[in-house]
Amino acid sequence: MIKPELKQGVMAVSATEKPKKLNLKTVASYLGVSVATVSNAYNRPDQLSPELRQRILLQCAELGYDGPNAAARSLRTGRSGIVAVLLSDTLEYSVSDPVANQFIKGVAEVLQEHGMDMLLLSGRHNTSSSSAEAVPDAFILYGAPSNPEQLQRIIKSGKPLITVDCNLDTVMSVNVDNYAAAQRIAEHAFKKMPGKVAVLGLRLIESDRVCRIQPHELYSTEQAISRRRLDGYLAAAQEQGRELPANAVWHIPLNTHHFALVAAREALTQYPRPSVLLCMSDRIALAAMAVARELGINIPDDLVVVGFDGIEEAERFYPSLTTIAQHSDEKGRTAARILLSGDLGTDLVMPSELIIRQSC
DNA sequence: ACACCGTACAGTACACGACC
DNA sequence: GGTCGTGTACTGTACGGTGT
Repeated sequence: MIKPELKQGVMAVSATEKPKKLNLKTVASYLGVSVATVSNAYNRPDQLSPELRQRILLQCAELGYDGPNAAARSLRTGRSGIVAVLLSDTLEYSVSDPVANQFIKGVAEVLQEHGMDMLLLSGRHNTSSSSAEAVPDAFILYGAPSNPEQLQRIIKSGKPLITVDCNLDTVMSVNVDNYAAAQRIAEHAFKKMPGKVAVLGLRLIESDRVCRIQPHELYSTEQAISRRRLDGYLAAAQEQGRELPANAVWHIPLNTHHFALVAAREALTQYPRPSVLLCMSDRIALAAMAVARELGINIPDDLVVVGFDGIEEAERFYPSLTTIAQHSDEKGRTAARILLSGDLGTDLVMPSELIIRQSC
């Protein structure tokens, strides 16, 4: 048999004949064995003799064949080795958010241990369906679903799904107790400082601009984590006999420095000025402390500030931030482990920790 | 023009046959 | 009877052929 000329993964059998694409079938035909034998040589070495396997692998390498095609394999097996993290925000926002970042890192660690890959999907697409949804073997929904149709399609697909920082009736969730944690840090702040209270809240209402919430929006049955944090603040205020009216609660649409600055400037230029600032994220709290510095407000003598999340920057900032550490990386690891184990049972509440530093 | 059907695609999994 | 290797059903989608 005359060896065909090899050119970048194709076999040119003769000058006039169309080059054959290198795949399992053409390689098997060239080597004089069946497609199954070549497949077995790569994937099930116990199914053939070591001598034959070695010969096949050697000749495949000479031909420039790198082994079975991944797309075809996933077509046949119905598995891709990919877990998707479905983000409630845009990809750009999520990869720049330190909390989401920590969470993704935690998920990635576990997937790597299992030889799996991760796909980041944004729930902010308005497409009716996405081919990317068909690829993953399992899904982690991170945050409140922003595209209910997409979520329904995923649930309907029957693939394993777990939610984090979000509760759905029929899907297992991994959360921290946002209500208790918020109540605890608010109690701590109230004990440290008397006077007026303000809340810099995150995504409390459906609005894409910074604003204060209306009195009728103060109490809600909504299950979003920000609402539970607000409920925790309100419970602490009631317990400690502190006033927390709707006009002292700011809504910030996105957890960015820019939006937080706008809200913090509004809150800290009120008269009378608040002396307790409860922030629903560390990023918001850090922006608020920067505004306080601009305005010559001393922390913690004139104003106490608390955050939520426990990002690294909160520790490095001066004054360092009192916050709730919710260990997002561990949350990511836990969610990924549960998902891969297939043991999707009852909701899991993970511990959070009050970290007292200089700001309160 | 449209609907419908059959086949090819690439690889896996399993049942089964050949051979020592 | 055990080992080794083969034949074939199967997967979802695209595409070509056929019939209406």
